[in-house]
Amino acid sequence: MDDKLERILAHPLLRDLPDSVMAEIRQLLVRRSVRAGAHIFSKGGQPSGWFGVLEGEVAVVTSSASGIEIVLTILDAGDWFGEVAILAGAANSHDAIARGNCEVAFIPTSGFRQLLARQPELHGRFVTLLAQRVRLLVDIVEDFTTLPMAARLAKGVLAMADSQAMGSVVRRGRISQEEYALLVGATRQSVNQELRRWEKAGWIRIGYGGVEVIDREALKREIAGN
Amino acid sequence: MDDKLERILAHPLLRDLPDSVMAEIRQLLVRRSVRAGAHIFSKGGQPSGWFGVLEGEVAVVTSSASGIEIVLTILDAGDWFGEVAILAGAANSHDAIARGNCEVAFIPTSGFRQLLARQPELHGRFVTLLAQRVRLLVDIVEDFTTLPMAARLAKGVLAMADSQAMGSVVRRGRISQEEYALLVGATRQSVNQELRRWEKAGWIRIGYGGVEVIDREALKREIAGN
DNA sequence: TCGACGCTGTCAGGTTCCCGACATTTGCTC
DNA sequence: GAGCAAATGTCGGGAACCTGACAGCGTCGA
Repeated sequence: MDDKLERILAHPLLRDLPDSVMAEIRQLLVRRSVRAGAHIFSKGGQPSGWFGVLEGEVAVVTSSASGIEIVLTILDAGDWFGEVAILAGAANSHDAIARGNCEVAFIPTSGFRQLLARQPELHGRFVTLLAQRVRLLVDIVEDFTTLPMAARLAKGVLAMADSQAMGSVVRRGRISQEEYALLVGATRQSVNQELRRWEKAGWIRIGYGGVEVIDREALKREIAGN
Repeated sequence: MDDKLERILAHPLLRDLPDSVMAEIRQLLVRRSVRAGAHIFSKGGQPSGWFGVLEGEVAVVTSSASGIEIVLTILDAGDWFGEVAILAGAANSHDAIARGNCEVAFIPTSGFRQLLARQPELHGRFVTLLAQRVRLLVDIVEDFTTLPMAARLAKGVLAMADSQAMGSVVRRGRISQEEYALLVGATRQSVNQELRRWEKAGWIRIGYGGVEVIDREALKREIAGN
C-alpha cells in the first residue's frame, strides 16, 4: 500500500537526503484523493503546497481568459509538481487537474519553505531542476513558433509512445485526439486529419483512446519537415 | 567610467551580499567588448560564464535549424544573462547576440560555480529568479497559442514603450518592425499592416526606428481581443 | 441489453497569416 | 549632397488552420 509513498520519496530530487530530513518530510506529507476532473489547484490561487502523484495522472494546464486551454504536461505516479509558484513567491500560474481519479500527497507551503531553508542541499537541486525546466520551455516556445502543426503533433505522439513504452510501472492511460489537440495547440479536427494521413501511410495505428506507433522513423522525418 | 561596473554589481541578485563576496566577484569579472551583431555565446556551445551588460543591448535569440529566429528578450545595461545553461549543467539553449556595439563583463563558468557553492545565500536568490522565469515562459507559451498576432504585437509594443519610459538611465535603442516581427513570431509584413492600422486609428505614431504609443488603453483593448 | 455519452471521421467555408516581389522613404557615410 | 544600406509601405496569391456542423462508433453503467 505504501509503495506509492515510497515511490515519490525515491524521486531524484529527494534521493540521498539525510534520514532525519526524510523523516521530517514523511511527517509533513498530507494524503488526499482527488476525483476525476477536479482541480488540485487553480491558476491565480495562492500555492497550497508541493504535490507528489501517488496514483493516477495529473494534467498541468494553462487556461487563458478566452477559454482556450493548452496542456503543458501530463504527470504520472512518482512525479512532483507545484513547486514553481512557491519558489517564485507568487500565485499559481497554471491549473493542475486530475485526469481520472487520483491520489496525491503534498507538503504544505509553509512546511516546504521551512524545509528548504533548513536544508541548503535541497536548494541546489531545485536550482538545477528549474534551470532545466527553463530550457524545456524555451524549446517549447521555439517549437510553437517555428514548426507546423504536423511536426508538433509528431513530437507529441512520439513522446507519449515513449512514456508508455518505458516498461516502467507507469502505463499511461488513454489520450484522446482531443487531448493531443490541446497538447499541440491545435483543433481536434486538424489532429484527426493528420493522424489519418499517417495511418494511411502505415506509420501508426489509431485506436479508440490512443495511437500506436509503427514507423518511428517516419514520424521523426515528419518533425524534421519531410 | 566604472559606473557601468557598479551598475551591474548593484543588481538585486547581488545586493547586500557580504563585502568579502563582492570583492571576490570583482576579482573574477572579465571585461570584454563585442562588436555589433557578434555572438556572445551560441546555442549548443558549453556555457562560458555569467554575463552582465555594461553598455549597449544584448538580444537573446533562439535560432532553429530551419533558420527561423525568435527574439526572447532584449537586455539592457545592468542586466545579467547566461546563468541558465550553467545552472542546468548543459549546453546553451539559445544565442546571445550584441545589438549594436556592446561592452560586457562576465564571471567564467568555473568561478561562478565555486562562488555559488561557497555562498548558499546566492542559491536561494537564483531559485527565485529561475522560478519567476519559468512563469514568464509559461505565459509566453500561452500567448503564442491563444492570442492572435495583433494581440501579441500590442503586448510587445507596450512592453517596449514601458522599458523606454522607465525614466531609468537606460533608453532603449531603435526597434525595427523586423525586430518586432521576430519578437512576436510573425512576419515583417503582418507587423507593418497592423501597425499602420493602429496609426490610422490614432493609437500610435510610427517613426523610422520605432513606435510611439499614444493611446495606451486602446492597445490594451487590442490585447483583450477588441 | 440498451441508451447515453464520449470519441472518431468528414466536409464546406472562412480567416489569418505567410511568401515573394516591388516601390518608396530615411538616415548615414564619404 | 550623392550614393547606399537599411527600414517602411503595399499587393496578390496561396497555404495552413479554424469554425461549425453532423454522422457513425465504442464503452460503460444502469
